Amino acid sequence: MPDPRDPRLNHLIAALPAADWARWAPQLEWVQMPLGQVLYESGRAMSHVYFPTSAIVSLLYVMADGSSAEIAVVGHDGVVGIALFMGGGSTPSRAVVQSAGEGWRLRGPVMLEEFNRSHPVMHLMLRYTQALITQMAQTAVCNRHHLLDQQLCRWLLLSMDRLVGNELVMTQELIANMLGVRREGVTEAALKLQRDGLIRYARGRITVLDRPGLEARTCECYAVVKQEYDRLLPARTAD
Amino acid sequence: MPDPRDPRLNHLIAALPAADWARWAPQLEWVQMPLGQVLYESGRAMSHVYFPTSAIVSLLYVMADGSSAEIAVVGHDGVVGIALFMGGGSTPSRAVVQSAGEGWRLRGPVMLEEFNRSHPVMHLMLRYTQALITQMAQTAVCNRHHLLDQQLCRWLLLSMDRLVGNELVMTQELIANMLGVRREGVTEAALKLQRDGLIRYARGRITVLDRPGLEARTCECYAVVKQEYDRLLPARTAD
DNA sequence: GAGCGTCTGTGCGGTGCCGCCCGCACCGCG
DNA sequence: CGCGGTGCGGGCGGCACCGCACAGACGCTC
Repeated sequence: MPDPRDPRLNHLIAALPAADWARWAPQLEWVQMPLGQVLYESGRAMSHVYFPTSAIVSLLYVMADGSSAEIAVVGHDGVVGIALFMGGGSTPSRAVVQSAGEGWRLRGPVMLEEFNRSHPVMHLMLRYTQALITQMAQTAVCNRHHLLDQQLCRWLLLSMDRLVGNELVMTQELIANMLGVRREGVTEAALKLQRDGLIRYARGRITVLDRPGLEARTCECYAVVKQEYDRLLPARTAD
Repeated sequence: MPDPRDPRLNHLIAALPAADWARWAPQLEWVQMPLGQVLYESGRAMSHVYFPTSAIVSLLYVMADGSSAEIAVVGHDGVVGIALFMGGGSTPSRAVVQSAGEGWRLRGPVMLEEFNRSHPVMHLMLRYTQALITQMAQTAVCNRHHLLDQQLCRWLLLSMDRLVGNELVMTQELIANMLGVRREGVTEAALKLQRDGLIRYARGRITVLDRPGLEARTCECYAVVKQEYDRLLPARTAD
């Protein structure tokens, strides 16, 4: 049985070659990530990069008028804070914990040093960044063309892929903020999914009952993103 | 007066340190980029990276049903084909020449070697990629929240920033494909802008008459992207 | 200068989402 | 046990954009 506090529950950390892992292990700091925690703020320098294990983090853009939209979502598949090694050290978006959990973090300067020191680390981070880019691009496309129903399915699937179990603690209000739509719109879409037996929910707890059903109902965007993640980040290479 | 066939009209090439530039110069191949040319296709391996000088290239996602949406736009400020050095070597999107012009290209393996060989090259490419990420994220947000009028202004401004002069050769039909909307919608939005004296157009030639007016009319997305490009890619460092 | 293809303008019904408001049910708390 | 806060359901008018159809207008070709 896996130790729930093993950093290697994060796929990127798990994919580290032994030599890099040996250097990282003592530097990694375990952190709890409660719902709503802001890991970094728009335009602010990032102090750490975060490797979630059980938490899910949303990259969110908040507009001047307060409305928001999710750019991408990061879980145990990735890392929060790519701007630290890409350059610039900040982004116009914000990183918020969307589903409470745990993770590990590395101080910014350490991450930077590791990135420049080890080619395997660099290439791993860049491949992940490429996958993240695909997710962001597909979000743009999806926002343009697809119905709220389908977008909700996509969002649920992306979230479930980053969780253990089939239950998500999340109110419709929060989902609406992520998708950048009205809360009532989410209510209506969720009702349809519940009526069709795909999900069940009550007071902020959503249970997926029929995953294939969700996949059949969503737009092509989910599959495109999933395929690209699978292609770029194959199953963990380390033991 | 600048030579119109100087590779250094591309900002990234211009920012190369002398040592890197010396290696690149003999490897760069001048190419014309006619309207509609596909530089790379969705999911296909890229043979080259392209550094536009006077051309503009759209990164476009085309859906199963044929409808499309622009992910980002690249001109003399950047490079087309980041997946070559990021990893994977392909993307689910397509790169199409949106405004005819010229540019320079490098064979994929050469780009990869340079990327791994020279830290300045690597960091330059990564900073550009970070800027591109911002543009994509903002596209997603804009698609979600803003009116077509504002999106058209944003699109015009992004294009004008990558052109010399104030004229753009582009039919409303093509703009509609980029924005992922109906042609008639673009007609209506463009009419308003023309009535207000911001632009003038006729049969596929658009002239910007009042740039500050466009900037006042667009959403915050344009400014966010522009600021981030300016921050990450300061004026050319080389002579 | 007749003809045709391309680009732009307009009208019309339909619909997905918006903003707003209210009712209700459930839960925790004093 | 009563009460307020939170999460969900529903209604209503409005509007931006859609799909479709068609007409005028310009410019190129022969």
